[in-house]
Amino acid sequence: MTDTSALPDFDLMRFTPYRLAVAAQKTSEALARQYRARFDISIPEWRVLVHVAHAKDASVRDIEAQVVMEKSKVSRAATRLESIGYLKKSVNEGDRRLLRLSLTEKGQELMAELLPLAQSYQDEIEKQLGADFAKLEEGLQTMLARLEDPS
Amino acid sequence: MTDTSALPDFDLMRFTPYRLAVAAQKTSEALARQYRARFDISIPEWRVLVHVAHAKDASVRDIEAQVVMEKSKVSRAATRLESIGYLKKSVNEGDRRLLRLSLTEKGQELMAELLPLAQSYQDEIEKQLGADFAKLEEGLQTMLARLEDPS
DNA sequence: CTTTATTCGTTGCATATGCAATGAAGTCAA
DNA sequence: TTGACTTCATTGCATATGCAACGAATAAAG
Repeated sequence: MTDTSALPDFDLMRFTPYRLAVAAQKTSEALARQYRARFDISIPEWRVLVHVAHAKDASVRDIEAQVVMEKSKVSRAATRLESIGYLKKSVNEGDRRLLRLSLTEKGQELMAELLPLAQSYQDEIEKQLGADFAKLEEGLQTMLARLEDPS
Repeated sequence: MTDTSALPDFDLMRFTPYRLAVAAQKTSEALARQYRARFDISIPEWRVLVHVAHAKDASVRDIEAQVVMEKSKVSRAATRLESIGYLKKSVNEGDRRLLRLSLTEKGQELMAELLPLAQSYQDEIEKQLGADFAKLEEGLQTMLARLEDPS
């Protein structure tokens, strides 16, 4: 009797990285559809904008590290945002290799619409999850900490 | 005094979809590095393999739905996996539009290595998170359910 | 000071991706 | 049976992406 060497019964649907990916993808895209339609902004561009709005004068390097994005991706997003008039690039006079990304006035106005949109989406998530939100957050918190510093 | 219209203080680092994305990306890539180096398999290809290993005779459509992947992505992954000799494509005789994807013997052997790798990575995650794993799972569970069926 | 290494941001290039269009197969109803 | 729709998988094409290479600026050695 030929042993078909039965494979382990591994179900993708119970694989944590996969579950995280699905949750991330669906939630991100749900919000992205909103601002993409209204403002023609991609997800990477949105992330750069949000970071710059939060931390004044960010460099590409800062964003790469903080926002977990390839620097070339950051660079291209910043370039496009500048060409549309939302961002201004200037040189850091202290270290002239670094860029200082900042919101233009038009960028400020954009973020005045975008940020409340994001905040209400976040509120919606918390409301939908109810008590489970805190649990999700606890789990995510320790997971992210481990990923940051694998002790 | 010109009102700079201070923007809402929104921190990307506390935005749930973003946190999920980072967790998903880092955990997925950590495992992917392992099997990419050893077997030259991409993440989409890995997902297709895992699904086919779990559910015999999957069609592209099945995978698209179950694995949350664009059908063109599934199609290309399947095509490459077939060309490498891990997968076999045959026609579903009941409905000849459908494909029947199945593992070749070589594919079985591959999965006999890949699945334990994935399982031990999952075990590692659960071990690392300890008690927080159950919390993460509870949160993820209700979130995924909501995303599936937004009541 | 030069010379040698690093760091930062951009870009070239090959690959990956999403979306729309296509062709083949199947369903349904007249 | 024929003809209008629908479903499935593949593919063409435009865009997005990752990675390596580059030029400019700085830091570190000698």
